[in-house]
Amino acid sequence: MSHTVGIRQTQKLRTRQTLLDAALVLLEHQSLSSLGLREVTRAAGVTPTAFYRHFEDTAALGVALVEETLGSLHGLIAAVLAETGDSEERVDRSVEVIARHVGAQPAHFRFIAREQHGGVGPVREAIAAQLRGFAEEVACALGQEAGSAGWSEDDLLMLGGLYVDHMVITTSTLLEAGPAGEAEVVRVARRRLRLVTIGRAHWLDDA
Amino acid sequence: MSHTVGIRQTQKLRTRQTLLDAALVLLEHQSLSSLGLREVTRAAGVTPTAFYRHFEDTAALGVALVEETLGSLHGLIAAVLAETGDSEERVDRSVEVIARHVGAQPAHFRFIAREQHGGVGPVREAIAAQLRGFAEEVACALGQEAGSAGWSEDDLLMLGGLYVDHMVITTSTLLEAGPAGEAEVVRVARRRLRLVTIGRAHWLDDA
DNA sequence: TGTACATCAGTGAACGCGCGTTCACTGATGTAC
DNA sequence: TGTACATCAGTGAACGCGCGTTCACTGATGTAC
Repeated sequence: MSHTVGIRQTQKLRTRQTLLDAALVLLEHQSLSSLGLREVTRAAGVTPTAFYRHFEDTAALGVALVEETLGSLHGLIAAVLAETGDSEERVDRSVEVIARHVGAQPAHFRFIAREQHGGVGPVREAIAAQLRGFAEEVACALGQEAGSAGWSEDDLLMLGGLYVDHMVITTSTLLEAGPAGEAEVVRVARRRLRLVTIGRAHWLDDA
Repeated sequence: MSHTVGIRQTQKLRTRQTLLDAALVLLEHQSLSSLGLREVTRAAGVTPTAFYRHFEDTAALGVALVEETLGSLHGLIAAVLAETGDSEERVDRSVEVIARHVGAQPAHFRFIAREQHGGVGPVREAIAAQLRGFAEEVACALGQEAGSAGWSEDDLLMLGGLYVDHMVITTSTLLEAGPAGEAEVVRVARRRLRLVTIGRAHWLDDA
């Protein structure tokens, strides 16, 4: 009667997570479209057939990885937007949070950068949908700031998209730079964002 | 004695180009790391072993495709930079040239967008090197404009990189949007670039 | 110009290998009474 | 609580298939005299 989690379901979820983790490690040096089902199960320590109990194919596993990765960043960015009001502070804090998060989960973000325009349709679409959601959320947060008075919804969405696209560029640049080049990448990213912020401040005057 | 091209070499180059063209078609719906050597030769109408007369492996073919694609765009952008002086006009003309070029050679640019962060190291590096060259060239052209008086070399390079990264984003967005969404993508890209241009105009005042 | 030899782009058969997927199975977990 | 049956996550053998690479080859092109 008691509807606790159930040993069976717990174990199943554990295996599922093992498959996701194993895949992520393998995806650091290859793209999803060349990732083999047997390769994943071998690394995870289960038989190839066990894979089908969790995912239809490797594309479905990829979609699950997208949700795992961007779902967590979503929460962090939303927190920054909620905590900060001033736009200059937001920029600095956002870049900082992203840099730390990417540094903590590099494999996840290498995967996103790699598959954003990769060869697997469903994964591309899942990433695009998540990023679109980000842009809308950022646009909404920007709209509540004093500096955005007089901005059309369309312009806010353009600006939100600009910030999000830069977030993605920054993450993949961070990964390519490695730990040694991190400081330099963050420095350039900050200056780029400041230029955007300045453009934003004069948008209505000059437009 | 006469050192004309030679029938043999002409034919060899023709076969090489056939392989490149066939690969490009196949790469519209998959990424390089999952592209098979046999798949390419089958599409090109030669035997699998003939492949080795031209490329060591599919990664080498990918590097050749990078050069083919970005070499041609390089020339076009350089021409725009040379012909135009005013920054507002440059932005519009550049976006226009890129949109037309991507529209004319969509497969080439889909390939670049896909492999920029893809699973094949040598190809990633070749793309990165080409884009770095672009950024430097753009920075150099910007430095010669009146509006760039007082800008440090470092800031110019930051700005050049910003423009180039936006070029890449725009091309891949154009491809995902398809012909129907092209006008909307170009519209948003123009506004994004205008925001950057406005930021640029006030960079020294506000910094 | 003609001849005899060298080069080498492309051929076709053969190889061993790992792949994705199927199937009937096992045995621990869950459920009904 | 105990028993009898149902569920189902993971197993292990088997399959047909296309892959990358090797090798000796052919015959048109190039070269030397």
